[in-house]
Amino acid sequence: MRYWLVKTEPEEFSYEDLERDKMVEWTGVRNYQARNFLKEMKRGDKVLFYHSGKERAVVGLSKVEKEFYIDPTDTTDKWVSVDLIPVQKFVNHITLDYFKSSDVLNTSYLVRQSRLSVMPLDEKQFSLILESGNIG
DNA sequence: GCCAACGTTGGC
DNA sequence: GCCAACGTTGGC
Repeated sequence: MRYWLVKTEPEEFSYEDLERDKMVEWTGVRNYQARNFLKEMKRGDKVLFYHSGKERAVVGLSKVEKEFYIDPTDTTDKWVSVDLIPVQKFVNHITLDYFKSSDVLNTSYLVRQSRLSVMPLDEKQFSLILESGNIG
């Protein structure tokens, strides 16, 4: 089991939208590093939902329902998508500031590589986030 | 609204 | 293959 974090602008697609829709095809990733991480995702892996922009916080937990396949919005057959389903909404949102203030979390891609939109987390980071989010 | 940190494109 | 110009993301 591996742990991941995906970014989304809530005005475009939020965790609430995922709960409403029950499933999302994670399309539109056009960055090689992010794509390679999408390809490593296995069914059942946990995926944190991060709202970028004004919120800048982890707000929910999802999991991989379907492993990677060719992104249907891509005409070059080069990019991939996965399907995600909702698991649980966070009671406490875990902010970017909290990531920065934590010795465990400030080494994460979220802090160190701010433009990456799909990234792995290690188990220690993941469990701290769940614990702090009060859904552990 | 600005800009740093990228990534991409295209001329040479 | 290099690099200038441009575009995008996302934090501040």
